[in-house]
Amino acid sequence: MLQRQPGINDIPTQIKNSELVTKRRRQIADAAIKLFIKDGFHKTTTRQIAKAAEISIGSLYEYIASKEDILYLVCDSIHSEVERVVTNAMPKVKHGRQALKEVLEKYFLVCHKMSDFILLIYRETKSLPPQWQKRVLENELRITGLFVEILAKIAETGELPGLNERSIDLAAHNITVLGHMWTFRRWYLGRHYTIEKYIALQTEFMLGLYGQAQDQEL
Amino acid sequence: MLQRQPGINDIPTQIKNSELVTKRRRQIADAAIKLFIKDGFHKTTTRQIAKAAEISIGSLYEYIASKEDILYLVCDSIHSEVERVVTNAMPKVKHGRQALKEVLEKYFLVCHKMSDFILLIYRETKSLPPQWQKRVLENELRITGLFVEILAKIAETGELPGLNERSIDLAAHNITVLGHMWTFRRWYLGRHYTIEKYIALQTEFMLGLYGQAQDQEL
DNA sequence: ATTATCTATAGATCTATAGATAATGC
DNA sequence: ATTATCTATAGATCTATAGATAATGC
Repeated sequence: MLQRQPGINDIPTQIKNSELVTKRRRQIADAAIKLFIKDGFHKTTTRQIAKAAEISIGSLYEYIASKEDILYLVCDSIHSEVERVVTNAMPKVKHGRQALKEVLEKYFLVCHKMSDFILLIYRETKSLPPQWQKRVLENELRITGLFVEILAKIAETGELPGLNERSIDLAAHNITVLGHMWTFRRWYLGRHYTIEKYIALQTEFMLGLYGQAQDQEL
Repeated sequence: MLQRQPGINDIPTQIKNSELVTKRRRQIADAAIKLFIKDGFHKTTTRQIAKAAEISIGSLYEYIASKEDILYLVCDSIHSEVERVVTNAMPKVKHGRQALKEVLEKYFLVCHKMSDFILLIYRETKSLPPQWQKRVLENELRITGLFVEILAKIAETGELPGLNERSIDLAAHNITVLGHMWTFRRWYLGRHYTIEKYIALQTEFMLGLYGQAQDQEL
């Protein structure tokens, strides 16, 4: 499995006190994230960010070297949060179909809660410098990797015999993206389904229940 | 079904000759689309667009009122193209599972060919003025609507008994988005699957073939 | 003395338009 | 005369930094 690289310390700074660097960068990222969600990366100015972070524009540039660095701080912060929440949501012991149902529910609820953040990543990744784009994609892959692990365990039990190595990988991507779908089609889906109903229906699809007796709680 | 509004004539202009307006706007959109794909909307300047469209910056502003108008021309042009291709790809007479397989194949191939355009819509829709964002979403919905129609026909034959009105709608969204997934995860999927293999596996998932005898051509 | 922070602004854009010029049609 | 096109630039940004000031620690 891919190792997570802590991104917050990749950016050079003149400031000696490293705790202060971490603290200020968090301030900056927290301020920027709200502004980027509202107005997008390019329409947000560094001055707005400095103001929202309650530091001067001069200080801001002691902690980052360019505006793009701020976007990287933001993307990294979002991924840490998503990964933390998804990892915590993973079922500990259960196996088989029931485990998959549980994972889907938890993950989709995470997507539901973090809609704005996920959308931001989709919109603004391309604005990052190439080497950091790559980092963002690695983060995406690591989250999908969590689903690969779970599906592999389920495959062991033989409850979903259609799953082989190739299809597990793709199924994991499908899960990831169908979670994201709730965020970027929410303007429509949110008017027609509750998140609970959405989860129920997508679980049905993922388990391939067409034409079979449906679980009573669906 | 939603009616398509031809967007190219929504933007006011001082130019009297309407054929010329159509022609120049196509020039502008064609030039802008390449630049937006490469550098994004905000990093592309109106001067670059004018130059690539082979008109002066002054003339450019005779055909549009703001830079955002250009983005709308671009989004509208992309949607027209996607819809044209998808509509043409719809199977004419076939019913049942075979029809679904065919639709999926054709649609996914369209996504494959139009990757860059689809990605651009995802990235830049938010940069449009609100009333045009709405238009873009309507266009998205109309494409999904094509799948709803086809799934409804298949449901009539009773070959996929799990499909009721609610799940047809969501299944159509899933198809749409799993096509898009090929475009925005291509950096990974493209290294592990051919588009043909991707289509085969996704078709398997959509038809809920897990654990059933698999079609020989898959 | 050293480190962190601030103000003020250089320098480099970029959009949009005014006003001049060229092309077209009667 | 009318319509389309062009050049030149006003006006409004915005990022990033230089150099001054304040805070901290010995």
